[in-house]
Amino acid sequence: MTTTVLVADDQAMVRRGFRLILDAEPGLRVVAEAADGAEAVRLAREHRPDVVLMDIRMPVVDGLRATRLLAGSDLPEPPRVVVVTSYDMDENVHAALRAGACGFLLKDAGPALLVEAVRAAALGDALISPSVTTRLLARFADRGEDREPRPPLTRRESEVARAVARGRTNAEIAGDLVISLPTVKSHLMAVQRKLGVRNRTEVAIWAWRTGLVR
Amino acid sequence: MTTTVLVADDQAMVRRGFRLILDAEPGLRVVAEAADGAEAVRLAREHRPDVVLMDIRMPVVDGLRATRLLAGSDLPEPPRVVVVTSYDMDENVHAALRAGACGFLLKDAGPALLVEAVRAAALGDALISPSVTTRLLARFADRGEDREPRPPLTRRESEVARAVARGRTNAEIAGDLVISLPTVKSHLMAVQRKLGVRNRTEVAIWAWRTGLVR
DNA sequence: GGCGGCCTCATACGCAAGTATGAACTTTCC
DNA sequence: GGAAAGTTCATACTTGCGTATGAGGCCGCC
Repeated sequence: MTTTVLVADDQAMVRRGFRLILDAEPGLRVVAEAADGAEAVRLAREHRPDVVLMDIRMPVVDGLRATRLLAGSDLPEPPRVVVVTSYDMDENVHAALRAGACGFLLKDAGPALLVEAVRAAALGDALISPSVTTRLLARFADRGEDREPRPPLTRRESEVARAVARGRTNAEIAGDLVISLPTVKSHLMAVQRKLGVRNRTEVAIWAWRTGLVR
Repeated sequence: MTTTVLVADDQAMVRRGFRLILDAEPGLRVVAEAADGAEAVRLAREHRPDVVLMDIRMPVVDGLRATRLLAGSDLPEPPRVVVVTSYDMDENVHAALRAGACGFLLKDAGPALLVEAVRAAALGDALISPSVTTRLLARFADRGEDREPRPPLTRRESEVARAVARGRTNAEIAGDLVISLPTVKSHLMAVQRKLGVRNRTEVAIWAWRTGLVR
């Protein structure tokens, strides 16, 4: 079964290049080309491609908005959008992924990656340009890196801490856990002592930072 | 200039396969093979490869620990590690990236991706298996998705909210911003009203979720 | 110029939260 | 079987927080 592709880019030469690369690949076929975002959306409705290669910089309607339109459309099977661009500015990456793209490629990526990105998209997976991934990972490391070892909270203490981090009051927590108010305070005091913090708000912050809740 | 590669996998057949694929590629050369993590670290010190293909499941020292050892080693130019595994369990991905890997590949990825991953790693970039990327993006969307439009807080209100989200008490905030305690309360009340929350802890939670602070 | 929004402050009340101390019961483990 | 740790609760006091109301000054905009 062949995967159908729509190429959206305002430069004819780029479209031509993509078509040559993809059509030479067994199982892939370019079924349409669009020169701007509006045309891309229209042709996508008409041809129902499996994958759309979408440039960001395009006249009339830019690629990001077109991506949002496709992702939020009423089509039974909206096409998978792989965003392609010359510039790897961070805002672009985030905007593209939030717009619903399942792939982000730089134009200097090379034919092999282009093909892989399309194949991945067709399967519902996502491929991101390696140079972009590096920075994505940097952000990820912020949240995931060798997390400060959580002081050993007991089961009950953790439950109380989690509840605090969800914004519950002591009285509500008592109700939730079916224990008395003084008991909640007792546990909370233990938590604060172990964490070295002074109030419930700091407990909540700590819980979010360390991933106790999300 | 050719990129040198060390292949670390406990299965000889896998090593053989990788070697065949990579050596067939111009500019890539496999310079050593290791059957466990300890050997991988030792051979990496000896051969100074540009890239290490590291399996996770290995005897003696597993791939994740070996990756940590290489990333944290005293080598002038530590090799780039691409983690390769048959299982894409989430913990593996996170652990690998935190261990310092600059790449994560599933063994079913296909030769083209393997080659691309090695080339990317040699350049300091990172390539992640598309099927894994999908889930990484899901997490990312948690933080980045069409962010609930922040109610328009005024400058002062934002400052107070930020301070609250850093765990400061009202009195401390008054000191920080050089205003009186009642003024702090006044601003905080406005914030709570605009956000529709009931206490400072919920303000802090909101601030963290929306990225007002990090 | 006057209207509205923002920043500032005061006073004051009720209640939640923080802190301290003590104590009984259960489970776990040596 | 006894020590240690965890869970539960009570009492009581202090502090900070949440809430209300009112009010004066500053700035931008119609």
